[in-house]
Amino acid sequence: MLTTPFSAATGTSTVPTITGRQHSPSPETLASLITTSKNITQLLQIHAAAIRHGFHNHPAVNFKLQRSYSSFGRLDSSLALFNRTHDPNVFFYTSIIHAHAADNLHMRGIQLYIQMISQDVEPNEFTFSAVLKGCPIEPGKLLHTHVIKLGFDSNMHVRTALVDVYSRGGDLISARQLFDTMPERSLVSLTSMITGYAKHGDLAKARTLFDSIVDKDAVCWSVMIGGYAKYGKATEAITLFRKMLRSKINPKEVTLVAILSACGQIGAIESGRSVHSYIQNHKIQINVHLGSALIDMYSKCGSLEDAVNIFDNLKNRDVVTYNSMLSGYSMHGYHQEALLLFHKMHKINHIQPTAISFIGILNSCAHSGLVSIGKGIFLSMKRKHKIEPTIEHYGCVVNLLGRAGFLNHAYTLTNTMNQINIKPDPIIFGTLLDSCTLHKNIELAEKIANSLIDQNLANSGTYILLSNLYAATSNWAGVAHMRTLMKTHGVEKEPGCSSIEIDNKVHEFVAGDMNHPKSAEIYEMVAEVNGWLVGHGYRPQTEVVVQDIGERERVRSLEVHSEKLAIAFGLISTKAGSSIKIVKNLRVCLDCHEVTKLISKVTGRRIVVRDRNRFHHFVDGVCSCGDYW
DNA sequence: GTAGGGTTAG
Repeated sequence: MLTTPFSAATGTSTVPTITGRQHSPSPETLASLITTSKNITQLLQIHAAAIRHGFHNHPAVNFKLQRSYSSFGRLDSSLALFNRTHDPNVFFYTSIIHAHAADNLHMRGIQLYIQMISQDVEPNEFTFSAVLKGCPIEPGKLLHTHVIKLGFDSNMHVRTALVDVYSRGGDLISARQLFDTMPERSLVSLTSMITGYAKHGDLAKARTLFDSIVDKDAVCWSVMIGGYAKYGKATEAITLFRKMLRSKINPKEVTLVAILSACGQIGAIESGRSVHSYIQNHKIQINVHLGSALIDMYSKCGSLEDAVNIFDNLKNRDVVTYNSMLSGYSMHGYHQEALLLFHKMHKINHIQPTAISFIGILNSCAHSGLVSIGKGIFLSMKRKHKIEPTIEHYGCVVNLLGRAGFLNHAYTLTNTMNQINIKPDPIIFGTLLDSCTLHKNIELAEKIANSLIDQNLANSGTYILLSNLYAATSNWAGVAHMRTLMKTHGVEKEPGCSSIEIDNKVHEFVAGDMNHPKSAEIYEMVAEVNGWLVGHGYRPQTEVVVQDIGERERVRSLEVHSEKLAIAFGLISTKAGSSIKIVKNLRVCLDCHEVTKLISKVTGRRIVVRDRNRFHHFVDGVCSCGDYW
């Protein structure tokens, strides 16, 4: 049953203003009016006129209508027109297949292709370009045999589409072979190949090809920058972005989204802010994508105020925007705000939370010890929102329970998961081990760690956590045993690394680092800080040191933790009274946490530390995490 | 009359 406007032929609708009522238009006039129509309303009027004047079966009119509906995003209308076309030819088929591909409905596109050949309509090179666009690799391989059989494989567009199919599908060897044997390379085919490498993490190969291009356009710059951003190469992404601007190529929205994500990863707020200024100076509309990216960047760079400001000023917000804001609140320990926003989002604004929304809100509960609220939300996922919890959600709840000291309950949950076929992984057990360390529960920790080691599932974190736990309880034999195990299993500890951004440049420090040009001044500052600490009766938290060394060395090893060096550098490089922002790759240790509290009190500075899990805002000797992290 | 390259959140 066709609906309006297809059923309008018998109706008595008013005459469309655009076509006039006095004379009967020719099909050619209608066709050209369709081509120049500006919006869906105009198109509907012309369509109604075509029906009234009996041209709705005219091939050219029909074809143009079908294409225009597609281009206005009305695939349903386009398909309805296609379906009432008798014996559609290759143009009709190609066009409708393309419309489906453009809407990410690749399997429907392939079905139409199959329908086409079963009705003996011969596909041409245009058809293959359309049906291969964005097509998954398996059906793509099948289509490839058709391409060869019909002799279209040297066509530039078809070949590029094939390179793209194999490239995105991860078969980079085949993609490269098709690419290398192309009769002629184009910027588009090069970009397709680069995309393949960039998407699958081979950034070196991507970069080599990228550098070989003389005239790069915005798309290939975006692909390369996006690849770096995706694989955590934030510094490379930012450097390349600056190069892009110097090359006078205007970044597209996707480029800006990628670069904001890179800034967020390393907490480069000055770079992030300059991207924000770029957006404002170039009068680029902050839509949901850019809005979400800005919220995410500001949150991760420690400025929740800016994130909230962006959020409040957005005209449109989608679920991604809400999720970004939710995780921003969660990261910064604003659990009441997170709960309120979560409530507002689905109760007032009728935006259905997604699996990611629940990760944000459950993390928020975990960070603030809201055990019963968290449990309630977790249960509501399935019952109320019909969202099946994944391993990540279980991870949040294990963390929630474990941190709050309900270790056995958390452990039981990992067994429950097993029963419903969600196999707990080393990450979840790592979370639980972490909680065991916090509550010094050696018995459970050993049970978990040993079972992980036995199953060959242990990662560096497993050994380190157990080692930390032994150290915390002065069990040096245990620490030594862990170190031996790590050596025999070839596991290395990820070195702690802290960074600080000064004047648009990110400075990185590892423990005991002497590589910085200002090392001498940094260590002088460290000594000065130690002086303050002594004056305030501070006692070093040596229990966090994992080596069995003398007390003096233990104190010394704490003094050169990477975050202390970064803070010292911040103190000597910024104006008195200004805030200091540090980004750390691991969780902040107990000693650094205590020391930072004292530094904030003595200097009157606000110190913001982003660790692996969350933000700590140190103001006047108090941390926003309430010492619960 | 029909064609090829880039998306964001945990």
